[in-house]
Amino acid sequence: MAGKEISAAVIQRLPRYYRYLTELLESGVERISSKELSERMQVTASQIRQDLNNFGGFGQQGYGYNIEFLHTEIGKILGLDKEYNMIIVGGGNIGQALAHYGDFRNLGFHVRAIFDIDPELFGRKIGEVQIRPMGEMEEFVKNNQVDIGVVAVQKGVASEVAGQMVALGIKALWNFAPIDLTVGKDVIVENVLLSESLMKVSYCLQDRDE
Amino acid sequence: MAGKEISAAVIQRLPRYYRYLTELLESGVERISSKELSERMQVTASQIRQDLNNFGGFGQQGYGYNIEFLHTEIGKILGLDKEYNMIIVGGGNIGQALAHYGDFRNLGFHVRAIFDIDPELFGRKIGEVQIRPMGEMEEFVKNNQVDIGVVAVQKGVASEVAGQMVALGIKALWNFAPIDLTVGKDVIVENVLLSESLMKVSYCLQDRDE
DNA sequence: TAGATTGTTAATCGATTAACAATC
DNA sequence: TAGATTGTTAATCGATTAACAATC
Repeated sequence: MAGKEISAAVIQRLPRYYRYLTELLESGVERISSKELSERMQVTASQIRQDLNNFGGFGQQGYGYNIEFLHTEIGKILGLDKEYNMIIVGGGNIGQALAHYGDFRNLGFHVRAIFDIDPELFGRKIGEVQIRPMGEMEEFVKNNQVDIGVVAVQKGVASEVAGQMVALGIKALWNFAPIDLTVGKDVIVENVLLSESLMKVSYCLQDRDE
Repeated sequence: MAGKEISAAVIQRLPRYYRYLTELLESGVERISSKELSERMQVTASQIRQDLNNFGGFGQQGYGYNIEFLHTEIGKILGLDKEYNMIIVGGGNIGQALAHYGDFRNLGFHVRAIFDIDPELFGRKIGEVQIRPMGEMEEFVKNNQVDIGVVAVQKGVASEVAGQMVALGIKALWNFAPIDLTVGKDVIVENVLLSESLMKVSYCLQDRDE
């Protein structure tokens, strides 16, 4: 928050750069020019250079960008050099799927607990963690550093759950409920709106027919 | 595709309007002005009017917008007046979670089958549908109208699966693998990039500390 | 050095916001 | 009618692209 504000559009693109760089790194390529990367990613070379220069000069004239270095730097910018502890509220389909999902772990995001109100689910093990009674959340959050709270409950209780997590000091929410959570502006809310994503598909499908 | 192209930014916002209108409708409100809606949604009234007027004049001077009418019209624009059949490839965590998930059904999106290569999963019932052997996909798609193919397999096989679905004539893919699928430009690809969503959270979390 | 390619400034393009005449 | 609020045009703002001097 020191200098000029980075636009949301730029931040949105960073993970994609990171993904491409990870792939290039894995395939053993050493360097890449903005032009070549732009062709692979289907964006303009200008945009890549502009985006990167928001954070510093990572390239070298006449050479391009060192992939390993740039990968590391973008990782740092995204905060992927740190580890994050998450708790999930909601042990239903989505909560369980997220707890199982391995890709996050590799990026440093760890699910430490799942909470639910359904006694049927208590004790059930999802991946490495057990589903616990909702009543234990407070104690858990007080005893553990929790960075991200995942809202994986149904719409009707999402606000309440979000409020509880924020009250316990959790500073970021990853929300899967189709609702705009109202929280203090020091709390980060990232929404995953699956229905809205599908609606974009149906919108586009319709266009074809006309 | 008749007149001027509607920008992606506008389309992106339509589902959110639809969501707010659904809530207003459920709460029994009859009409709303762009000003009042703008306050609820935290956008400008100007933007709402501009967005809507891309598709026609749905309001009335001095009155505002009739909620039931506008809800229906935006629903039509989004193609929600139709029903869509989906198949899921990948009976793992995400595939199962999506098959269970009820919200899509209410919007007209129906999961008709799940395919996987793991014989352990064959026959397992997820919600209303069974997991079937991948080999049966071709026959299924030929015998049933399939509008949307869901890619819920791991990254390594996502391209192959997508290719198979496109080859069978499926015109829209809902992709959960962290990869940019390469398909003909008459095929719609909508990506749900969970890891990238999480990275935005970690980026923002970092900003706080500085 | 000569060629390549960055970092960065300037130009363009598009999207958002403001303003207001039209009109219910 | 008078007041309210749209639809729409014009002004502003920001993001993307182009261009090029700097420099490896």
